[in-house]
Amino acid sequence: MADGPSNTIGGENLLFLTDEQLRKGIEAMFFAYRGFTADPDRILEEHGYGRAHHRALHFINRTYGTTVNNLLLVLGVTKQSLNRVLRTLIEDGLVESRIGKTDRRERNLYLTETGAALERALSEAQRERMRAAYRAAGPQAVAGFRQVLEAMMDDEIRRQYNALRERRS
Amino acid sequence: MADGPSNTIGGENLLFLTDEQLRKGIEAMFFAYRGFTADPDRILEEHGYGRAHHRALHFINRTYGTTVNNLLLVLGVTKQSLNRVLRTLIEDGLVESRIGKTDRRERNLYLTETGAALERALSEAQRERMRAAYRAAGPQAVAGFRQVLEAMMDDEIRRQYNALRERRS
DNA sequence: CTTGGAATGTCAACAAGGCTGACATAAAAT
DNA sequence: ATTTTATGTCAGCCTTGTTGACATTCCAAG
Repeated sequence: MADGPSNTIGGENLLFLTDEQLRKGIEAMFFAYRGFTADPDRILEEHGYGRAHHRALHFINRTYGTTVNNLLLVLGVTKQSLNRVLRTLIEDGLVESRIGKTDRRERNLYLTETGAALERALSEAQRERMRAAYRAAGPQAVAGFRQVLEAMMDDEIRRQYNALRERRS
Repeated sequence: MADGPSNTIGGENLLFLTDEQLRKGIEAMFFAYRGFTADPDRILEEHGYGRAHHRALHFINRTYGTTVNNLLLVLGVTKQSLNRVLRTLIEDGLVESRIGKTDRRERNLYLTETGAALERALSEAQRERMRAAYRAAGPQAVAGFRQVLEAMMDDEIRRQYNALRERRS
């Protein structure tokens, strides 16, 4: 299985769908993701945090006052796992957790000044690499990049991703 | 910091380099990578393996007869960490380790029939998603996708990636 | 109003898979 | 003969995933 060429259908050139091309894409994704996380990882290590902390900081900053449950949906982990990360961030004074106003079971999450500063440092490092890559590849390549990534997400995730797009930071 | 527009330099439109665009790219990368690993993860779980096993199987299949040291360089983990994974794969009869012919200190690694079968199932699942994404986005988008990913890798990694490109599987 | 269920969040314990350090063995290189 | 290289192994640590048990809060049905 997984071989037949079938490179031309209806006259369109489908060489970009060969197994070989797909394999290159898979490996590019693997190696690029390593680069994508490398710079923040270095900063996180200095503070004794890991990627999980970065993700939490990012989305708390992103959707101001989000609840734990909201965060769980976006991050796709169990609440117990998130809770551990959240607890250390709160203890260290990077995140503030306030009891919900309308529903007192909920906790609304906010970055403190310190938390916001770390978030800025992390995302600036990541943006810097992204910016360099974007600049090197050019606007048309970037458009294609985003198209393929979006098509690669799970349907449910894509909905969340699109829902997130319009908000303010 | 991290704000100034500077969207036009020398008349070229640089709107695609705004912080907002970069943030979207970062989140797209995050969510897409989840989708990228989701299908193999399901298969791996049935067999009691993890992503680490998948990565090992992939590159052993990829570079037939590779050595342990080679694999370490590509995977970017410590030998102790790789060894744990490799040991279980060998014990379970998915990977064969033969003493090197020219240098008897080396171990050349090969997939057994069973190992090759699992590798095919994993990579076929992953290729299937990639194929769908590629098809949805079209050849031009795919070219851009690859360009940006490649620009995002660390220099050293990009060298390895390019070195890997030409070989047979 | 009370009570039972659902939603939300916390604590405890365990597993996978990273890491370092120390050490053993065999083979190659000097 | 000595040193270096390639590999394997043991022990122990950390992060970050998991499940199970439990407390609190809300809400709706009786």
